[in-house]
Amino acid sequence: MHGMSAPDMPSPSVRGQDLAAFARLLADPTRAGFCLALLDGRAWTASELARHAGVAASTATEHLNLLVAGGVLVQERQGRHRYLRLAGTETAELVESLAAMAPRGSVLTPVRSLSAAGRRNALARARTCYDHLAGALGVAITTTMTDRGLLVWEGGLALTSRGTAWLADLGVVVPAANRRPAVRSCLDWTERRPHLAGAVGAALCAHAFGAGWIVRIGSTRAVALTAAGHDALRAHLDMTDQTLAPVVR
Amino acid sequence: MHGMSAPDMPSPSVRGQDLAAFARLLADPTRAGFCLALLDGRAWTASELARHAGVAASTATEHLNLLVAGGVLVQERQGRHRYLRLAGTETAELVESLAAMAPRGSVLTPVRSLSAAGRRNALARARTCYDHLAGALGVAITTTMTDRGLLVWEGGLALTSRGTAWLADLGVVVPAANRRPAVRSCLDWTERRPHLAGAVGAALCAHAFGAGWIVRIGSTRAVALTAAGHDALRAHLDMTDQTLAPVVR
DNA sequence: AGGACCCTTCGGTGACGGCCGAACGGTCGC
DNA sequence: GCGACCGTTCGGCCGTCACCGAAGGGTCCT
Repeated sequence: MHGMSAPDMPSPSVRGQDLAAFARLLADPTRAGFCLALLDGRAWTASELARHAGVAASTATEHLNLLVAGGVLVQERQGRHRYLRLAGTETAELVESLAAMAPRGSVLTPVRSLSAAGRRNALARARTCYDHLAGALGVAITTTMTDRGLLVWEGGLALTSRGTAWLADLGVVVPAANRRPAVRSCLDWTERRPHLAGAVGAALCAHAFGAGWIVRIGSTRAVALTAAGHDALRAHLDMTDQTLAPVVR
Repeated sequence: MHGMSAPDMPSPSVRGQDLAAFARLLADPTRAGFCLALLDGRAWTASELARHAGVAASTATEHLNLLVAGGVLVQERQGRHRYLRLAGTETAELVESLAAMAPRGSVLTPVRSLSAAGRRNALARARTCYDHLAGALGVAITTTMTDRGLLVWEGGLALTSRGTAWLADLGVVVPAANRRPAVRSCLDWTERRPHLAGAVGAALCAHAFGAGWIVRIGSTRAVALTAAGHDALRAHLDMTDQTLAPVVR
């Protein structure tokens, strides 16, 4: 905002400046790439992020300083490493909804290598989205929960009393009473369909890890459904092999 | 992203580009100012927005073209006027949460004139926030509804059955069954406290206008509580003069 | 028809900011 | 302690983009 027309505006809301300053944090491809990578909910080192985005370490440092100063990321220094995480669930959800609203890269991201294709498929099948489950698995669980009457969508997503009982039966503890919505819908970028997020989505995901239903594939966001997980979903959600098909292959 | 390190990245997620491109739309003070102004949910003409932001008409045109092309705004041409609105409630909510997360303009916006001070007070007392009520009035109604057991916050905001009955009793019709959350919490920028948004918040606000409880002050986002509105709030919500105090003065 | 008004197009200007590489201070491991 | 490694600081480069004013097309009112 230079060029300067009026020497000093009466104050047509200094707020516009604030919003713009914050939005600018995500308005750079490199910084945006950092945030998207960090959507997996884990902490990355500065150099990991730099490599991921394809920029020099010095460039990454500058960007990370901005993001931390702006409150988008938080850092933790350990020895010679600088670990970075998204500042919190609110931030993660903001990045998610921003990404969901952004027009999809028209260019249908070309896949250049077999391993990249495999990685992509694994991500499409099942992955974590910050702290809950996404991908075909996340969508399948969500739709099945709806079919079983555990979730309702009319007039906003909500957990039914049967849903509450089902969670209790599983032994899933939902941290209650804070400001975070219990259930929230999160749009899946591969499936283009909503899946379960919010406190319940996070608790369910944590339970799935804890009970060995799913395991991480390497150090990516992708997860694999274990045999135990397969059985558990059939037992507790009465999921058919058919609904699970896109997930197991 | 120039400077070019690798000639052509394997594809470290072209997604970063998309997110950045979208975020850039809000990353300019002028464009951000436009969006904040449009948060009142009404359509503004291009020149109104230009004057509001203190830029030349030609500059405004450029910005508006970008925002429309990016899907943030929608336009409607009428004669020699170009009317602009936010594209939808999703967009409005995104702008809201982005603005809520942006660090407040450290500079405590200096108020230069008496009329500006009056305007500011009017806005702080009661205003529309896209399509629902904000300001002291919005917050007061929300807290009272909570006190009366119409709303609960535990494990995510929700309407109780008493709340549903209360709305029906008022004759408020909540458009159900679409993807929009029935109740949603929206952070107030003056009060720094949450108030009721979502489909119910919008319906309640519409009802308040329709029943003459509130009227717009001039052509701003500010609204005034009428005598009828005052009585209605006491009758239907059992609101005391005390809880209404910050609103009526 | 004429004039006022709303908006758009176009050229030109200047600042901001993202990028790199090289040099440097910490921290770890052998 | 000596190398390997992670991160930071500093200059310098250059593209992008927000801005304006002047000129021009449309639309409405009288």
